[in-house]
Amino acid sequence: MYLSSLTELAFGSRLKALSDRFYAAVDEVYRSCGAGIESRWFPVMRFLWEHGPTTVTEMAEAIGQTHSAVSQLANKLVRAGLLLRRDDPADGRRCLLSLTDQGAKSLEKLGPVWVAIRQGMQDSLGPQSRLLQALHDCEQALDAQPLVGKILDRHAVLTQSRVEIVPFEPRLREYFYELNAAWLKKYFVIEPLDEQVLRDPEHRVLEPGGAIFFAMLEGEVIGTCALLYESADLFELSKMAVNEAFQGMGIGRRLLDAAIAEFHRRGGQTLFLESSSRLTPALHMYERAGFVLQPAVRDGSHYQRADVYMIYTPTGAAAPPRKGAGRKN
Amino acid sequence: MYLSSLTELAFGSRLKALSDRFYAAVDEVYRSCGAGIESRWFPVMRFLWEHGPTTVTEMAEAIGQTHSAVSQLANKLVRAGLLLRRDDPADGRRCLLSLTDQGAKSLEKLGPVWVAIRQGMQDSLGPQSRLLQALHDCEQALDAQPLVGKILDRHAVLTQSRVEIVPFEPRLREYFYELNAAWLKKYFVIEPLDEQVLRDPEHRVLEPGGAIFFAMLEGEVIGTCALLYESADLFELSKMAVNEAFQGMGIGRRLLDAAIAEFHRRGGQTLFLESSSRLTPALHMYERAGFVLQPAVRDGSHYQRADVYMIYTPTGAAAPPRKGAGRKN
DNA sequence: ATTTATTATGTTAGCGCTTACATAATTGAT
DNA sequence: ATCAATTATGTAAGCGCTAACATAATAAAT
Repeated sequence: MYLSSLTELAFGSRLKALSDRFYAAVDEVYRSCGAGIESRWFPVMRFLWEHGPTTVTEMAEAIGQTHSAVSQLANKLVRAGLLLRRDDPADGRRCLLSLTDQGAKSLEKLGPVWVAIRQGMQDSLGPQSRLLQALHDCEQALDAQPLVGKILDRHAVLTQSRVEIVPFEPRLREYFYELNAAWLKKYFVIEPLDEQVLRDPEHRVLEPGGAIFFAMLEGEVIGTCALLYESADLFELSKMAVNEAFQGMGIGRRLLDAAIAEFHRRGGQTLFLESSSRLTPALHMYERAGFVLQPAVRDGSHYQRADVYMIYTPTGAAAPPRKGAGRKN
Repeated sequence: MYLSSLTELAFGSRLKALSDRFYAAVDEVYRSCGAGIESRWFPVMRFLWEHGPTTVTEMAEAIGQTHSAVSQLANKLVRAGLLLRRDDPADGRRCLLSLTDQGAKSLEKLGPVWVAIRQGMQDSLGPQSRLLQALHDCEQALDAQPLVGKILDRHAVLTQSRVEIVPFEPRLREYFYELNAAWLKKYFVIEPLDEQVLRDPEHRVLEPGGAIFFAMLEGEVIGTCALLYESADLFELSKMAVNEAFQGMGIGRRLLDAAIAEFHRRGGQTLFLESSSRLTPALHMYERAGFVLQPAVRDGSHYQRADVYMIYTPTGAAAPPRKGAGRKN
């Protein structure tokens, strides 16, 4: 499912969806047992059952909703004959909610259904009710420290500190490997040529006349990219990688700009890249930077995964279709 | 929070509440960053950003909502200038959604915000994103096997097999202790007198002229209760316990009825009990069975926790207030 | 004792989503 | 080629909830 891939970012949506699934399931169970109540009524009715007459506000606090919600639900339940509303003799503002005999009787019949729900849900909640436990911890964490504050703090740190693009240094060599290995392993496999280039960038990239750049944030290496020398006027853009946690911040674009600048500085005429149609966000970025999609992959492509071939030229003109190109797919 | 105490039964409500908290928090973050978008727009916009133009139905499937929801949201986003709607040239029914330049630009600025959200939420999700992991497992479990079926299966088993009430047997001795220890430890503490009676029911309950009953379901011991001899016509109801998973099924009432029947059989005139005002559901059950709340606790009460004193008499008449009673609290 | 806050509740409008229906375009069967 | 099924979408009504307001009763301050 797509939402899972967004992890923390679409968390609310997933919780909502799961909540709806549970409500719907329990409603169906109630219906097919002829229980005569709905899942959303449960917290109010059960609370009354356990605690006896309760005011609207007390109830709202107990079940974590607004007094409006309780008031409206109470009206509905009164209409259904399950609830009783009467004025509190001690305080004219308050009104006491309580179960009617019919309401109490409905609940009493429900015991086995609840047990069945409990037992039936055990599987879904994981061993030792892991989801329940995690949910509880999460609620506690949010109560203890407001989420908004934490997020804004992180945001302030992230935006105040600037991302810098720096050229290759030997002490950063391992990051060139690690950052690229991460996405290669995630989407494809590390091919032998990858291994050679990534393990020995000095001999494979720099000495032939190429360049490597790193993106740094607060001293942390969060991205890299390489410009490979093919011939005096032909270069290849390759080994672009940004740490997953920092994707979407425009860091890839910064690295790309640095590589293109270096390509110009060295008097290149054509800059090409090979990529995969599965890496859509990256492809869009290349397009926006001026790369033009070619109708067919390059002859003698370096990599198994390559099914996309793009070219950038200083003039901005699209490179002419190559011999034998033009066929679809 | 009350809902936590309902564990599996109010699970949907808690998920919904948590979902709303996350939506609200992220919305506030977006507002204070001047992002110009809302949290609920995120899945649609992000999907378009990653995948390019998409039809309404594709989108609905990807983000797990109805096509109506997508259609309506799309209208809103078009009005906000973030989305573009155009007819699919290949299929007149379809319509392609895509980001406007402004929409794409809004998202690109958001990179750091998303990273901040990710990092800020780490705490709330527990070590190794435990909540996220548990959520994923739960979704999988529900996909694999429909919850309704599981619950109804359990329900069928529970209702077909009858609960039986049986008298004391030595092989059940340990359950008398375990079932009572559970609620004593949960709400109060195990007092010395509890320990003596529960550990040695033969000498402390049966030999003096009392009785003990167990509730059995499918060979499993799920509840117990004791009738204690005080004098020829005075008995005490005590040590009533039902396994938490089977509460609310009327098992307490079955045990109580058995004990009252035995009380009659032995020619008792007065049956009293001591309980705590914290055990509201139990108190209601006693009332429904004919016990009458006394205005003050018994002189020389056996237990620290006792602040409720109730009496049952065969005639059903309320026992007369005792000497010194009648004062409030 | 009078005024001012606070508290408890009901009411209205609105949001996000669903269900149910309507409509149009496309595909498939004969 | 024709007509029925399927598919893609939009729209209306409704549900559950919230926010914002209105109102009445109570508590607190002077």
